[in-house]
Amino acid sequence: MRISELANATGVEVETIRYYEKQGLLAAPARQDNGYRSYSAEHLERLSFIRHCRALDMPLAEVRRLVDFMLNPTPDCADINQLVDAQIARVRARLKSMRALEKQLGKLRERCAGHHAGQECGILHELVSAAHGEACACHS
Amino acid sequence: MRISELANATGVEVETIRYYEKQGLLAAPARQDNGYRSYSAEHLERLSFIRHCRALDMPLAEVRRLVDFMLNPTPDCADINQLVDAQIARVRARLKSMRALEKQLGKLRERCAGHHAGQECGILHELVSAAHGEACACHS
DNA sequence: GTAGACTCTGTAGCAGCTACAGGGTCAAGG
DNA sequence: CCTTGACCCTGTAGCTGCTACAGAGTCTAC
Repeated sequence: MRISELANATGVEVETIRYYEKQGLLAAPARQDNGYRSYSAEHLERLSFIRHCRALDMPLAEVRRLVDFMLNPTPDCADINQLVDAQIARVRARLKSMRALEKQLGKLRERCAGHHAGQECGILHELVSAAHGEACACHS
Repeated sequence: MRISELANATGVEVETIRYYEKQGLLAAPARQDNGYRSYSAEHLERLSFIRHCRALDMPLAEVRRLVDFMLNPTPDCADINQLVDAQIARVRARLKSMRALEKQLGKLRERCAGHHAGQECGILHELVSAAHGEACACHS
């Protein structure tokens, strides 16, 4: 299997595959006589695994830990749980701040719903007074 | 006002302030005889404004547009509205994918709630079978 | 024989900082 | 007067997770 075939099979770009190899996530494949990379079914599987983890927004460092664990499993998988828990915590924290953000932006947008009076733009005024630390639709 | 004073007043790191100057977001301040930057109240205001926009997760390029608009306002502020709307749309899209992510991770975590059986780790199994494209708690 | 599609390596770019290295400046204490 | 420590300067490299080249080689089809 050549790199473009692997790319097609997984939906991962060729450059990204080479990047994963360089980062030690995907084992370096055998080479053909001409130097082209030659991938096996195991590579396909590993790459799919990596992409699934990435779809869960795990950092590459954690994906690497999972891959290492798979290659060399310890009798206890508490680490894995911890890793997934940490990921959940990260996502929840981001979710929380994103929700607050959405609310703030909504309020900001209301400020300029009706009138478009140039220098009197409500949004800009809002941002400026927020910068002044005054009462602010965003932080109220 | 020296750079560290401005940093303290705004909660922005010294390096970040210099970075904003280099990026054309914050006007280059006057210099003292010794070459130290000397900031005015306007700089403080502008920096607070920038930080507020950043707290709303606007990209620096858009913050720059807002700053430019403030310095040189056109009679119409439709651009500002559009900019905020785009920001809202971005945040909503991210929110949506984050929510899906949280759900997926929650399901994944359930797989290894009870037993910690090393190679039998439910989470790892889940991720592997997901990689195989089999039925998967994440994608179901 | 040559055009076009593929492959290789290595490096630079993106955002938005952050962290140095290697220097200069200044105020207080001994 | 000297030193110590805190600050300041510039410039560059690093972080994440790719992406996009440049410049070269290779293979297949017409």
